[in-house]
Amino acid sequence: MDKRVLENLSWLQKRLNVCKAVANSTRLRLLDLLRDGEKCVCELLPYLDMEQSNVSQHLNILKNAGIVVSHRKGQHVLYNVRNDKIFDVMDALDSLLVDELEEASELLKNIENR
Amino acid sequence: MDKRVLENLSWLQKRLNVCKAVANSTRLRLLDLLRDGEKCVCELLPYLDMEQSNVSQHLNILKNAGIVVSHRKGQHVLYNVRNDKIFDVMDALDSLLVDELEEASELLKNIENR
DNA sequence: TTATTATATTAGAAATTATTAATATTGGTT
DNA sequence: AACCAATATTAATAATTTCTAATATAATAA
Repeated sequence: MDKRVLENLSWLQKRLNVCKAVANSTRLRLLDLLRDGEKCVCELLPYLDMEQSNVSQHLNILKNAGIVVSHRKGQHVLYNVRNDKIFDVMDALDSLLVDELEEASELLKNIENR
Repeated sequence: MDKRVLENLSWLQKRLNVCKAVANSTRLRLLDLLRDGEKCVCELLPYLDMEQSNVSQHLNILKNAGIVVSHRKGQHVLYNVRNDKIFDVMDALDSLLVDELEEASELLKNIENR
């Protein structure tokens, strides 16, 4: 294995870290909730219908992946995305999914018109 | 839970399906290999250092997620991405990772110049 | 028709990830 | 200091995903 392959492997690893961090419904939801900026854990909790400790663990996974950052403000801890480009990733994904939907409805239309 | 929440839930589910499909190093690698177009399984195998049956399973996961399509040509089966926009997702991800790298090197520079 | 190459399927074991429940920490209040 | 609210940590269990090994199928060649 030459140098370039190894470099690519570690780049792959970086991509993988983000993909894995994001491949969970709670964490996707958390990112959506952070779209309109910084929120403390107690603001996120009501949307999530799960144990606080579990949410805390999911936030930690996003943090370890470098996707979110946090800072304490009094007794609250505020979370935010580190770089808004994570939303560009989501938007690109959504654009793909919209295409799929459109293909599906196109297909349906053709069946109806037979 | 009102209608819009449910709609959003299922959209979330769609996003999640793609994210999960992509959250694996072998499958990320497969997508990279398909960047320059259609390839048969036997062309993919040499890059992957794993059992053929395992690769087949990973391809199937990508297929079920609607990310790739396949068709048979003689005794070979050719795979390709269904929609190139999956590469836009990867590119957006890479752009985020480049930012991270730049931040890191900026930080390093500041430490050196103390 | 038998053999061969390419690919897929299946079931079970191994590994990873998610959830729960209990407890710890941190900062603000009384 | 004692207490309370917000958040984090930990260990155990549960659930999901991945891999392996064996076998199946499909197309072609002999």
